[in-house]
Amino acid sequence: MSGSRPFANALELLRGASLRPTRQRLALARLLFDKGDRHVTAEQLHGEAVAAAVPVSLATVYNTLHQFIGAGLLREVVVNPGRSYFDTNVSDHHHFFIEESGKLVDIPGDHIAVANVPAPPAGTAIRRVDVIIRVEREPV
Amino acid sequence: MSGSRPFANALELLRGASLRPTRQRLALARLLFDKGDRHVTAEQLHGEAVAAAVPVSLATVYNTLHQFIGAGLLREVVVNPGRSYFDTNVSDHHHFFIEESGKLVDIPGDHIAVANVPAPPAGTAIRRVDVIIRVEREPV
DNA sequence: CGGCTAGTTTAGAGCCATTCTAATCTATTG
DNA sequence: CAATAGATTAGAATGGCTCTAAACTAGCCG
Ligand SMILES: [Mn+2]
Ligand SMILES: [Mn+2]
Ligand SMILES: [Zn+2]
Ligand SMILES: [Zn+2]
Repeated sequence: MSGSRPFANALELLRGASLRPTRQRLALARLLFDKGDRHVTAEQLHGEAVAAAVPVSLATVYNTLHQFIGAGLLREVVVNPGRSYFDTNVSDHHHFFIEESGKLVDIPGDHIAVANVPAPPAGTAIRRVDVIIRVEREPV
Repeated sequence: MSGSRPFANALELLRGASLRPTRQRLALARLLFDKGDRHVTAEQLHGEAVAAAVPVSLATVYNTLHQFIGAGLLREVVVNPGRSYFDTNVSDHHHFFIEESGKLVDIPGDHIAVANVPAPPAGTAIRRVDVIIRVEREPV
C-alpha cells in the first residue's frame, strides 16, 4: 500500500518512470524532490549537482529534466523569453512571478478561479490553463 | 477632438511617443497598426518589411518594438521559451495559444474572470495578470 | 563471475533568438 | 546649410538550449 508519500526514494521514482537509476538521475531526482516544491532552472540544478560533488553535464541535466516532464514528475513554466523553469509541483496550480528576483511562488489551484472561459477556437481543445500574476516590489 | 481612432496615421503615433518619424519606424508602425490587432514575432515583422521593400535591419526591428512597448503601443506576450510575441492589442485581455501553429487568439478581458486571487507576496504589488489557455488540435 | 548490448552520459560543436558594438547615416534645429 | 543628437546598421557576441558521435555503464545472460 503506497501511503501519502508517493515515492519513498529516488530509486522507486525512477523505476516508476521506467528510467534506469543512474548515478546522475538519482542525484538529480534527490535534489529536485527531497526538499518539497521547487521551481528551478536547468542551470541552477546543474550548479547544485556540481556543488554536491555529483559530476553531471548540463546536457544530462536537460535530458533528465525532459524525461521527468515526460513521466509527469515535472512541468515546465514559461514566464520569460529565453529561460525555462522546471516545477516539481505537478498538481493544478498557478504562479506569482516576481520579476526582480526571478522567483516563482505557487498559488494553489483551488485558491483561484478562472471563470467564463470562452469556447476554444474551432477544432481545438483546452490542454492547460496557466495564470501568471506578475508582481513588482511594492512602491513605497 | 481626438475621435475613437486614436492615431489617424503613423506620423501622429510616433510624435505622441516622442520618437523621430524615420522611414523605418513609420513603415513598421504602419505594418503593425494598420491592420487591426496582431500578434507578431520580430522575425515575422522584419520579413513583412523586407517584402514591402522597406529596407530595415533586424536590430532596428527589435529596437523599434521595444520602444513601442516603452510607449505603451505594444505589449510582449511570452508563451514559449526562446521567442517573444508582440501584441498590438494593449487593452486588458488574455490569450488562447495554439501550440501546433504558434498562433495567439485574443480573449477579451471582460469575457474571462480571474477570481479569488490571493494577496501577492509581502512587499510586492500586482503589475499584470496573464492568462494563457493552451489548446491543441482536437482529437477526432 | 565476464561478456554483450541497449541505454546513458558527455565534451564540444552547433543553433537560434536576441543584444551589443562601433561605425555610418539622418532628422531636426538654428 | 552646418552642427549634432539621435537612429540605423552589419556583423560580432551572447546565452539558453540541442545535437553529435564517441565513451561509458546498467542490466542481462551464459
Ligand atoms: Mn523544453
Ligand atoms: Mn524584450
Ligand atoms: Zn509551481
Ligand atoms: Zn492579444
